[in-house]
Amino acid sequence: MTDPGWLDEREQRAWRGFLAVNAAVRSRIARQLQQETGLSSADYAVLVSLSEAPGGRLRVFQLRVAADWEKTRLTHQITRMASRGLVAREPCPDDPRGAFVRLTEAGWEAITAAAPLHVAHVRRWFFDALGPGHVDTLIDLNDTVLRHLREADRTDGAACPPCDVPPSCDDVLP
Amino acid sequence: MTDPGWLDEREQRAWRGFLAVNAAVRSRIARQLQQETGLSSADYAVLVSLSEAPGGRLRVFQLRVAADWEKTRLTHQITRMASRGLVAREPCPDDPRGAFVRLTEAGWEAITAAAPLHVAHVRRWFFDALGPGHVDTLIDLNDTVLRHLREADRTDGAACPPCDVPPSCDDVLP
DNA sequence: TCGTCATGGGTGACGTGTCACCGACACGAT
DNA sequence: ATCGTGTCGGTGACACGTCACCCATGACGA
Repeated sequence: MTDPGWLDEREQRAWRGFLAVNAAVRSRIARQLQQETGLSSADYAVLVSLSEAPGGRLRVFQLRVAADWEKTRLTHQITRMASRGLVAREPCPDDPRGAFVRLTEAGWEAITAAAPLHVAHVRRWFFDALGPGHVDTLIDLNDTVLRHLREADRTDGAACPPCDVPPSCDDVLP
Repeated sequence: MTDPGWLDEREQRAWRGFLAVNAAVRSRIARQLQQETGLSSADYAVLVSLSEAPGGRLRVFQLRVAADWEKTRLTHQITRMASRGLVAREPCPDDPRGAFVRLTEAGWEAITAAAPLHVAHVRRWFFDALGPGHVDTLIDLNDTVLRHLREADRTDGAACPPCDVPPSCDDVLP
């Protein structure tokens, strides 16, 4: 292996391209979706998760796991979306300190209207560039990295992943 | 081809994994970098671009092109970084309405200290998961998508890419 | 010479994300 | 009993990103 303290030419290209492609694709899609529907990408992600849940309803922590967001971010997001009438909070009978988030009628309409547009953008900016082989290699690559991340999180004693206490810094010197 | 108005199973996995992997890797690296150096990812990107420029100095618009950021975002970022002493604005003698951004001494120290840590994080959270074959396929995939995006931007009459006027919406119905 | 348009850059307001911290509840050990 | 500790969720302050808009300069044609 080359010097592990630096990135070689190929690694640089891979890493910077990885960032650049994501940023470019996401920003294009987000901008168009925002213009056409008034929904941000975060709005859309929440609506999709809720729409796929039974009854259009999820516990907050389930939504948090589904989106892999930080707790506070989700709280703020729900608050904003609730103020716009897209979702509603509901108390949880089983767990007195828990809460549900439910898709409202307006939320259903919003996600129903936005989904085909969003798909069209994803196709246009992303899949139209890819051959069928690319899709499979991408799936493989994604799974590989995600598996690695989950494993690292486990062996770190869950020190780093989205948790409330700031990650202990001792994991940089194992 | 399947129904272009929706994403099939494989496409869903590829797309959602694409987003999930990026978000997960970037957030981990950003968090660690922030804790260890006080630099955000945006700070780091600006410092890297400047450190690679001759004299540690760039015109604002060059920095904008290098990072593929929106104009205003960069202005705010520079303002904040200047207030922290990491960079400094300088007038441009050739173009009276232009401006340079220069790395300060503190900026050099910051990027010098942060770079090896950042590389270590990238290696840990990203390259350690990848085999050597993955790197090449990733480079290929990145280049493919970026080429496609640039081409789409061109044929759209530069309607969509980071520009000041909001992208004209007529590009959804070509 | 006077509009007009393009370019380089900035400002202020507002929506979004993160950090530090809090409150309510459950559960086990002392 | 009460004391930590973990979970579920929220709040407020602040940093970041975007949108709408502005100013200054220069090129160019009427």
